[in-house]
Amino acid sequence: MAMTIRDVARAAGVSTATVSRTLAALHFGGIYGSPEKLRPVAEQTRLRVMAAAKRLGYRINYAARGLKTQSTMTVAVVFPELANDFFMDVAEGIERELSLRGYTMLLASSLNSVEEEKKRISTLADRMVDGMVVIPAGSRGEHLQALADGGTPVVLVDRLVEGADLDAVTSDNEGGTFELTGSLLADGFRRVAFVGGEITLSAARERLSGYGRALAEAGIQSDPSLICLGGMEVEDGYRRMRLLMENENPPEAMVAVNLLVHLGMERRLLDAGGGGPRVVIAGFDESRYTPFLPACRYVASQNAVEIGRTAGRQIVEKIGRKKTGNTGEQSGRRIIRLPVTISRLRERQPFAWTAISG
Amino acid sequence: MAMTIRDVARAAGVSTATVSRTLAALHFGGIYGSPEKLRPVAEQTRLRVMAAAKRLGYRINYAARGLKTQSTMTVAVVFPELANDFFMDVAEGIERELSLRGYTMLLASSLNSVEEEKKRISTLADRMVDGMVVIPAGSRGEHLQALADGGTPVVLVDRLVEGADLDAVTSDNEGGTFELTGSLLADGFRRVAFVGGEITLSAARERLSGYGRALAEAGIQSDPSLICLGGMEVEDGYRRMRLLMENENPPEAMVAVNLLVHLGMERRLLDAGGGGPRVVIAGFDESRYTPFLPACRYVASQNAVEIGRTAGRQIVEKIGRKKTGNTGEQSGRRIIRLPVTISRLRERQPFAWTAISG
DNA sequence: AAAAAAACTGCAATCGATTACACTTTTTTT
DNA sequence: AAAAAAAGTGTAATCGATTGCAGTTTTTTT
Repeated sequence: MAMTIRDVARAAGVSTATVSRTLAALHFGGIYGSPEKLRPVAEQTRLRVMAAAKRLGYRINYAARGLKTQSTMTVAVVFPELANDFFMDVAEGIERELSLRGYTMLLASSLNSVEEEKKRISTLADRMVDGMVVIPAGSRGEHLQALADGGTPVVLVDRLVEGADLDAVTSDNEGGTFELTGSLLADGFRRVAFVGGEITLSAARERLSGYGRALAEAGIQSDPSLICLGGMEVEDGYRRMRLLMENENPPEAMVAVNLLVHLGMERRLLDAGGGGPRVVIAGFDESRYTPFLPACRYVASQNAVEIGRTAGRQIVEKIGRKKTGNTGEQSGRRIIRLPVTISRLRERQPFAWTAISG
Repeated sequence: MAMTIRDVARAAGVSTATVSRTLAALHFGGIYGSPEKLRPVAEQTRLRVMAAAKRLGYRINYAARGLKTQSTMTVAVVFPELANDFFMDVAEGIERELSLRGYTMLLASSLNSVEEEKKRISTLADRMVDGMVVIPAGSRGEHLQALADGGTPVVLVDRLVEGADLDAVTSDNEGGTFELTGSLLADGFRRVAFVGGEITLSAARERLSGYGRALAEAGIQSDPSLICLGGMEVEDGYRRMRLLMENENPPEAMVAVNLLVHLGMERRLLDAGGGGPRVVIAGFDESRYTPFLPACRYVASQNAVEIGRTAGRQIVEKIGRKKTGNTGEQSGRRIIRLPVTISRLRERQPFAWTAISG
């Protein structure tokens, strides 16, 4: 049924070794590893083999190749969830970079559970993936470190973890939130709250820290009742917002730790109707829907696609280094932080035309 | 380094054949194919082998297994894009169903390009995936049919294509839009537009058709100037909305073909400020942000996760049928249409508290 | 109690590539 | 022009599992 290298060899009148050598250049794309051990092939033979392969519709069998080479040209990506704009932009970036280099992406969801994450990672490791890109579900990473120690190249994205000393690509969370908070302060707001944040996650911690620094540098004493930690989900934002607005001395402005919390906060305002006090929100992360969030004045945008691309490049590079056994180049751990950009949303009009009664 | 079946065999004092047989039950999860050819293993031996495997930390090598069995326990999923809520919910559903059955999901993006789709599919086919789930990028599916004819089980999702006769899982687009439009009509609107829709895509065609039927059954003559086809993206909705509102006799209500177009339409209203005429939108698909879209009154929700799960089950079933050579059960083509649910958003308040000046 | 069936187990071929090693021919260097 | 190096090709071992076939033992059936 399917053509094998042997069929091609027969058709071209050469040995399988020659076919393999001819085609190797193709598979490596001439880019990676194209190992010096690769013996040259005469141009004439090369053409003959190519022609035969084409004529027979030969397609390489990656299982066989992988078995022999211990490499699958596959990178596994494990994210806490799939239905998440930020994560998917990252995935899109990774995929682009990988497929450019002949790699295929295997995507799995850890369902926000460290246990699932462990399971998925172990299943994927059995699949002999060449490397893994992980957004950790939890705050500890011993299992990830073990994976890396076992020889699998690993790159973390977005979140750093305790108990692991791994390369990572993330955003300048601290600096971004510093600026974000600073923008509110520059607008004259003094009582600024920080909402949301699973403090076990590094990204949340860093953002909180940026918020704190902004207040400090502005000489504002931080009010503990305005720091509402806990949770990274819509519901958490919703709940925190309700509590905050019940505060006898509510904040004038708020920093949302991420898009979901931000959404929950806006949602609470929406449900509360126009009755509550006015409030302005500056949120980390933006989306296509941000312009519709009424209280939103500033957003800090991570370049998710770029984060993905960087992670993609990183993992491919690490894999390459492992293959060639060249450990020299990389000195220590590398954490790449990409800048975030702050933008101010244009002023809003009250939506007169929304007040349509059924 | 890595333990092989041979190491386990030696440690347990049996042959590799026995180890393989012992472990096969595990890998099949006792669920699939657990072929009758599988010779039984004495309980005592089984325990000895299991113990040895555990002790040595044996992990199966899928490349080797795949080479021999021509199966990889992997399903490829090819979507037009990743950063799309609907698609990712579908992916989430597929993944859940697959991993439940021991399969792993390979996810690739076709970047909304049929050419890319072909490339990706061919790369993935080389990876010897056991089956594929595809949301086609275009309206023609000869290459998909070829894939299926070549022996790869294929299930389509969301969109049907011309030139291919493949199983599919999608929503009741016609019926859903019929109801959606009907809700607007029931509210007394008479001039109802239909906005967006790449008419080459089956989903768009079906939705348009449901819209048409609703008007017809209400005895309303459809006005061609109110049918604004073309495009499925945010920009398309934006542009259409602008044109529509310039209409000398603008519609009172509109049906949006999908979430992106809907978003574009709302965005246009937002940009136009409160000046324009009042309008109500009923949109296909909803998201967490829907409550923030000011003009939105009704939404038709597809159960994306359920579509995914169904597709996941379908593809696994097809793969199983192929493995066991049992073609009997499945008679013809199967197209599963899941119902959509219509909901009315609660009334909106004008967002007084948004009118905060800097 | 003999015959037949089922339960166990192992040997060795096999899946489809890659590549070390050996060998011949050509090119380059001295 | 001899020696050394590089180019070009083939043979066969190998990666790590699965499984047909065959052989031995135990259980069931008659």
